[in-house]
Amino acid sequence: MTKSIEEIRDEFIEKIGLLMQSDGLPRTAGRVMGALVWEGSPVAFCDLATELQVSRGSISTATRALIDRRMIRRVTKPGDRQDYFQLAEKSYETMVEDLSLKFHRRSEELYATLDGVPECEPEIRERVRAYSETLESVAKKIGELAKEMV
Amino acid sequence: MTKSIEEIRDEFIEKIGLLMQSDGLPRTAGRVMGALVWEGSPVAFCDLATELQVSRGSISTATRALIDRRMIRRVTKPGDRQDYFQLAEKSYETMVEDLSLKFHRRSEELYATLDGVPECEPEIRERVRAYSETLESVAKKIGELAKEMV
DNA sequence: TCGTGAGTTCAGATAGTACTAAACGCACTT
DNA sequence: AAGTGCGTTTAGTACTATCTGAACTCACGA
Repeated sequence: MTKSIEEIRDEFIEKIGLLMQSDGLPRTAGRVMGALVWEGSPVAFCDLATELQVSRGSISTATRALIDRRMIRRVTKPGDRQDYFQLAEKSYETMVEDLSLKFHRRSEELYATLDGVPECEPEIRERVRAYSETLESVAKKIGELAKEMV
Repeated sequence: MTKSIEEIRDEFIEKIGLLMQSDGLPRTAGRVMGALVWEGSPVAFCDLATELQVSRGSISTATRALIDRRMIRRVTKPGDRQDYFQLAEKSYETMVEDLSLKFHRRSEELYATLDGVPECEPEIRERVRAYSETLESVAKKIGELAKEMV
């Protein structure tokens, strides 16, 4: 017995859910993302709730989080009062850009610590600096990739 | 009133704690890491507990997690029954390598989904493939960095 | 061989996050 | 205006992961 297409889809959705959860988003947001990657075309708000078996409130929260991150778009259809959602164009590029930015911000945050470390502690300064620099290098590398993807 | 060196240190430790927490480690593990980056030299097990104000059980769990990730090392001193911990050599390189591996594994996991998606759904296949490929590209870029750091 | 001091383990307490369901506000139709 | 159908907000709940503290194991020295 091979798996049905629905089973494959659900597994995929769960995988994306877990993947994005480990990136700090609510799992439901990840599952919404998964569903939209799978479908490709716009999916209605209420269909998301029924298919993913979560409340409308959760869908509202999840879609807002994904829109904030520019991963998905809200679209409307003339004569239809429902909201629809679909993958944003360039959503993968956005994902990579955001990742780069995340490391950049972490680097900056640590770098700021250096201001408070006195000159007479050069070894501490060096270790903090190296940490910050490692993060910045990661940010730069991922940033390169983002540019290549355009 | 400028901040004392202890205040700066504690802020740094908290920052690393939050940073590593967002990478999926317990916050205490991150704080231990922060303390060891700051100190540089080996720090005694019990000193970690008192300085970070957490139980010995937490220190035990946190240090094990960090040792598993090759971020720190356990060291001993002759005639001293306590365990000491210090930053692993190449801990930053290890951090970058692990990051690369993390994306690689995610990519593989998604790629495996493709086996179940029938040929008659080329658009779904393409979207899933593109997602997996994006993750693999990130893994490769970070992997490059890891090699450059050696 | 018993006592001490070290780290580990585990059961229970705690905190933080995300979910549900219901109330709500808004826009469109009648 | 009133009714309907939509998404949003929020109060309460449930879950999960981490922390604590006590019991435990082990190695060493008296």
